[in-house]
Amino acid sequence: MSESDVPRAGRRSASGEESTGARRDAVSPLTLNRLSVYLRSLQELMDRGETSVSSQRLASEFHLSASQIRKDLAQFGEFGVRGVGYDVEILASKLSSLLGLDRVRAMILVGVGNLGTAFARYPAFNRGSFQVVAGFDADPAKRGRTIGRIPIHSLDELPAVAREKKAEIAILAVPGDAAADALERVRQAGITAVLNFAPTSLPSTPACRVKNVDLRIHLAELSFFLESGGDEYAEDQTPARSAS
Amino acid sequence: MSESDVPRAGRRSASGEESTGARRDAVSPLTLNRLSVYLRSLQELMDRGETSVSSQRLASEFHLSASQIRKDLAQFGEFGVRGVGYDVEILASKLSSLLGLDRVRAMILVGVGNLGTAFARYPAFNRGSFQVVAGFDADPAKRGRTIGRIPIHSLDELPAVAREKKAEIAILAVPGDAAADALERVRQAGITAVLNFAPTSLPSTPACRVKNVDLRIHLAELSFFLESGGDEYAEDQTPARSAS
DNA sequence: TCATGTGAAGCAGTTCACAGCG
DNA sequence: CGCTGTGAACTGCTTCACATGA
Repeated sequence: MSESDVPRAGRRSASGEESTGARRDAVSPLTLNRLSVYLRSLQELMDRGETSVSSQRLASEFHLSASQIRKDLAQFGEFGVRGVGYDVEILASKLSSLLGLDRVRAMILVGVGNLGTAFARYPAFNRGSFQVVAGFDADPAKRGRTIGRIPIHSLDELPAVAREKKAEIAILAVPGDAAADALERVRQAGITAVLNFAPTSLPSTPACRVKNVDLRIHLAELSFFLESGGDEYAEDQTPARSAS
Repeated sequence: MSESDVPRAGRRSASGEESTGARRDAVSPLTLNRLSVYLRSLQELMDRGETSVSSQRLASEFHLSASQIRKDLAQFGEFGVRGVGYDVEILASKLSSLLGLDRVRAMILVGVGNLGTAFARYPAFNRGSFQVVAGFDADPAKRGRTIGRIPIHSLDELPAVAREKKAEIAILAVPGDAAADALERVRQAGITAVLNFAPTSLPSTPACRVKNVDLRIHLAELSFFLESGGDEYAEDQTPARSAS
């Protein structure tokens, strides 16, 4: 039977769930990210008072591809008007609801060190659709403090507080060796979406999606670019490595 | 000639440079990111005292694909020994030098707010190959302060300090509306690699590579996952969107 | 024999070119 | 007309399967 490498472990962990977790005609994460970009572009157009836009104009103004915009959007419905283009406001609101950004989601922050504190105060994480509702830290000295309006708790309180505040997302900003434990805790608390900034890749499961964001990878990429003198480096658009 | 959308603007901006910037057989950023992952896995094996490893074992232990590991590595030479595998230490050092991580690079930090301060103290940004050597902020009150050992300067001092400290990389952690100006300043100072954390996508050019890391995109992705109930969401591995 | 390195096959994501509709 | 929506072509990445060489 030659080699065939390895059967590429069809999603491990969680006992015996009957499928892969990705159903139907799954949306590629690349498409998903572009939808975010489109939405932001539309918001800028709205700020400028524009009411209608064609895929062409979106493309040339924001350095995107017109045909790709159309393909991406067509995947979710017919949002445009032939011969005219897209209504900026309508399309923005469609994308918003598609991405689930049309409502507020409560987030908890695990690890309130330098990076965690910065996230707690980071406008993009506390404006619009996302709201950090509580922080947790292993250091008992931090218990009872607040960052802005965000109360800091001990890790033991995580399950109770997370449930009480109906947190849906957890942001992990703990040291690498504490990441696995932190994930286990938030999972126990019923959190199903995790953004992991610890320099340790954590496994994503269908039941608890983990997005690993390793800031070092970006530096390595720039380093390679510098090393190679700018040649032999393909153009951008890159992963922030997530788990299998 | 029907439509053909738009000729996808063959790299605009900078006057008339004669080529794209990516030459020869350019390395895909996806490959590049995986090399980082391999390197980290190898480092873990070294910590454990392992001296040799096969692509199979690397794959199964770190949730990677064996054939892909081989393909990726083969692109840069023959690092393995047939019938045996790879020497952990040798391969790690090859990857290190390939990625340009075998020497220290000086970085400057533009914007010393919450996020900037966190980066200044962030171990991954100040250990090994990368070293923040100075910070800059538009707020004159911050001038003369230090974060750890890192001195904070006013923005005007950027060109002089950056050159004096031989900075190669700039990290932008400024508000969105200050990002374009910040990029212009670091570019003027001769910096050719930029990591942009501002929530504004900046254009990358062959002469000054910009990597945009928009943290909001990751949240939007998780939001979509939550919204869709976990189905119709493909598996991970995703872009942190860079410019065109 | 065992595991690498590699053409060939397969799959995914992007671009093209045009049919269809306002 | 003009611009969307979309099959078809294309490009590039991943996986397979095996020849090669220690």
